[in-house]
Amino acid sequence: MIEKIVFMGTPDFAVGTLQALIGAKRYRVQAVFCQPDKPRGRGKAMQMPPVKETAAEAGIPVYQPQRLRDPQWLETLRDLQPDAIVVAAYGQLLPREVLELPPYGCINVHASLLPKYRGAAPIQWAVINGDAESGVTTMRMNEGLDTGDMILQETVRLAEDETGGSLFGRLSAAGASLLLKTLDAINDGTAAYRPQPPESPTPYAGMFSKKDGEVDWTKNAQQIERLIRGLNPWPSAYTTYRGRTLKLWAAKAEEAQAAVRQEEEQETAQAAEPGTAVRVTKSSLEIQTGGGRLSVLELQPEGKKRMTVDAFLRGYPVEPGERFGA
RNA sequence: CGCGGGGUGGAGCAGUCUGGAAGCUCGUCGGGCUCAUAACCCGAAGGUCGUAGGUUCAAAUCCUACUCCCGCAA
Repeated sequence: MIEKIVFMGTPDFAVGTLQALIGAKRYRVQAVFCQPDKPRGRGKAMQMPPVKETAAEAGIPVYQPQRLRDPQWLETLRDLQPDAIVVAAYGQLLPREVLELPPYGCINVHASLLPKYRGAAPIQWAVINGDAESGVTTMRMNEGLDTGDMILQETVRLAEDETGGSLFGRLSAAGASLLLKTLDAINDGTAAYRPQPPESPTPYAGMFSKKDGEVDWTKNAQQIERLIRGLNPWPSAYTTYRGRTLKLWAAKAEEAQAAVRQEEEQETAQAAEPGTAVRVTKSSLEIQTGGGRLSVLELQPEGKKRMTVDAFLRGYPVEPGERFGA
């Protein structure tokens, strides 16, 4: 019977799950493990991971090992004698000794429909690839990276205008409830463990960095729109304008459907290099891509707040023919 | 003390270096034109120029301190 639980997680995504566990009276969170505090933000101030804040508020002891592999932490875990360890975006690999320590194993919540998108950034990739659906999966961890036997899965449909942030919120909530269901299922003996196929259909979903957000205008408009949505709000897609960084927060791939529109396309398409502003009105800005046009809706010049296109155009009058990302 | 940009009517910007009447593109309100309009024409309201202090005959502009917002880096 699972009752005593040690929780391991670090960022926002894990908070919902931790709160769900704390709220469920049938389980007792003995301790929380998360990554050490790191200097963040503009100054350089040390900032505690979201999970630590949540745990602290609930009065749960927090441990922040630099390296979980160090023997002292194994001792700590042994002393706690957890029935199970719940892991959600912890950020460190669990050594075999830890995986084998709790009688019910280590249960992980992952933000994708495994075996798709193993790795650190499954949410963004689902949006960037334009998937129709994504979801969360719980599994019993093994030594591989997100390769454990799957227990439960919940599917979530992606909206037309889904962003990384919106999907994050939905999957975070879904993950929290799915985890409780999973633990309950294990306790009443109804949990089934389905092995994953050895190969994932998608490449490893590695962590994103700022540079991954730079828009390649030779891609087609739809791909760029997805990139912008997937990387919103982090790390955010960007290009450059007049030598400065310009973040792109929202944009829409324009379908060249109307006849009028097609004529316009023909006039400018040949001359317009990808990244060129091709159509500018008082409240719209369309940029030529490698395939179709991208209508920018919301953006943010370096050092400024994010703003809608019409606001941007008032202060930054873009001339047709100007290049972005040059 | 990590690097850097910025705070100017409701919005986005210029003006700051080289002190000397508060400006641009919009929005709002009133009027006009029009079959009509987010179009066009005429007019109006609306600003302690982030805060405090200093220099000066005179400060949005120069000096000092503070504060808030943002980009990079981590």
